[in-house]
Amino acid sequence: MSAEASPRSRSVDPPSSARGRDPELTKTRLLDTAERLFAERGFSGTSMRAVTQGAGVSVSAANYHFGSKAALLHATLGRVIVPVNQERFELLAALELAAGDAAPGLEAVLDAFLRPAIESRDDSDERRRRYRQVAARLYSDPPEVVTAFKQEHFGPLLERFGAALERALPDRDPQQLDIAFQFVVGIMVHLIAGQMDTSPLRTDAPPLPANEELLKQMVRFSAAGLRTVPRSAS
Amino acid sequence: MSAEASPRSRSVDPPSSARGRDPELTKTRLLDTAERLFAERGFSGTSMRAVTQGAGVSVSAANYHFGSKAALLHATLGRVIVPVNQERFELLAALELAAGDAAPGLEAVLDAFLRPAIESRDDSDERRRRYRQVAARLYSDPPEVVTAFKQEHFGPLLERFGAALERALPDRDPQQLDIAFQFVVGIMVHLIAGQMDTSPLRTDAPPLPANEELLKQMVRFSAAGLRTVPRSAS
DNA sequence: GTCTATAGTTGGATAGAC
DNA sequence: GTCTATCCAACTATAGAC
Repeated sequence: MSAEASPRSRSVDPPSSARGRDPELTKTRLLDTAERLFAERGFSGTSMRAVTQGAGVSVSAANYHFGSKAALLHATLGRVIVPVNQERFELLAALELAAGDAAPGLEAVLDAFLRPAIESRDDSDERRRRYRQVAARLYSDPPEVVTAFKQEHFGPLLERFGAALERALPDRDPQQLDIAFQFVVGIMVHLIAGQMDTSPLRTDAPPLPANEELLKQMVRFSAAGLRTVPRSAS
Repeated sequence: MSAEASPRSRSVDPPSSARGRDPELTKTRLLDTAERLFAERGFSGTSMRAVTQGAGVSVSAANYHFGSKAALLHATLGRVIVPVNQERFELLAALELAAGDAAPGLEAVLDAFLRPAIESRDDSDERRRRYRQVAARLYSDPPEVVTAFKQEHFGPLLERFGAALERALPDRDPQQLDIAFQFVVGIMVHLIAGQMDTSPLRTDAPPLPANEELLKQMVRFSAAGLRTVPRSAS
């Protein structure tokens, strides 16, 4: 019999099967790759094979850890989206605490809503860069798992900030204010989506300014628009 | 008694095999179905089988007429998008003609840009309803055939309207005006996309107002935002 | 011009060895 | 916990009959 029987011959670290028995590392690598591919190609355009190949694991490993493609996507969305929305809630709560009995001002509320989505700390915090890519898909990808996640996580957020805007502009017509808030959401989503890939809509588009300046322009634009909402008829 | 004997009994449009030798009808049915499915599920989420099955023709017939899935999509996009953008160009040209040597006003330019995308003549003109669904996909679907179409058809449009806005607000900083115009595009896209399906982002979202009222609010909001752009430094 | 039939790939998911 | 191997369904596209 040949002497090759010893399993010790695989003692080196092979490039594609090294993550021997570390489940957390495998999960993280799968989420990282799924995040990137899903952001680039959408849910239907991303195959399990592409994800697992990019992560250097087998398809079976992915299904063992997450159960299905939809579940892997759901976990991916949660890891990216939840902390950013959490930060929005926290910023708004801090504003309200600081304002005491008064209501936080319009610009401050808009800043709390937009900043966590736009800011990226000049790439030192990679999480925010990913947020922009994934969130752009979240707003537009048709599959049911995506739309369900969107309603679950953005419904409460928009209700909370919509209420804060009504307190910041208490004499305005609430229904029209609500529609105007949807305009603000559209501004945010489009900016996020536009930065996603390298194909801007206009061929002569100038480069976007740094985050803080862009945020300032968005808040200024949105605040002026919201203030055009007429007073309540009642 | 079997009613199937006489072929003449099928004077109406038979469900699955009647379009004997009418190529135009076949093409139209394919485009209609592709339009609907592509709007609902995106490009990657829509298979040729689903399209041809919905149209009641064979996969081969579709490939005979269009050559490939990407080509069918390109034709679908063109049929829906081109006439609407054409109308935007025409409305702007009419404005400039009426203004003579002066520049058309800000609100008028915004109206010419937004109206063809929003207006649907209360469903009497079904083409515009379809436009909103397909355009929402156009702005967000990743596949290359979609992004290429977007750049080809929206690049010139945005350059044209961007220039008109700069003439309407001639003393403003052009770069910041350009960014603010992107905010307006975001408002338009988000409204279009939000009306697409029956799952609004907020569970308590009020129904959107009629088109003319919605258009009025969009123009008012956008105009106020654009006017916040500061004057040129130079 | 449209069909049936099928080639050739690729998809998500699972069984069973280790 | 991870792999290889495999199942089977669905995919795009084409060949050839009519």
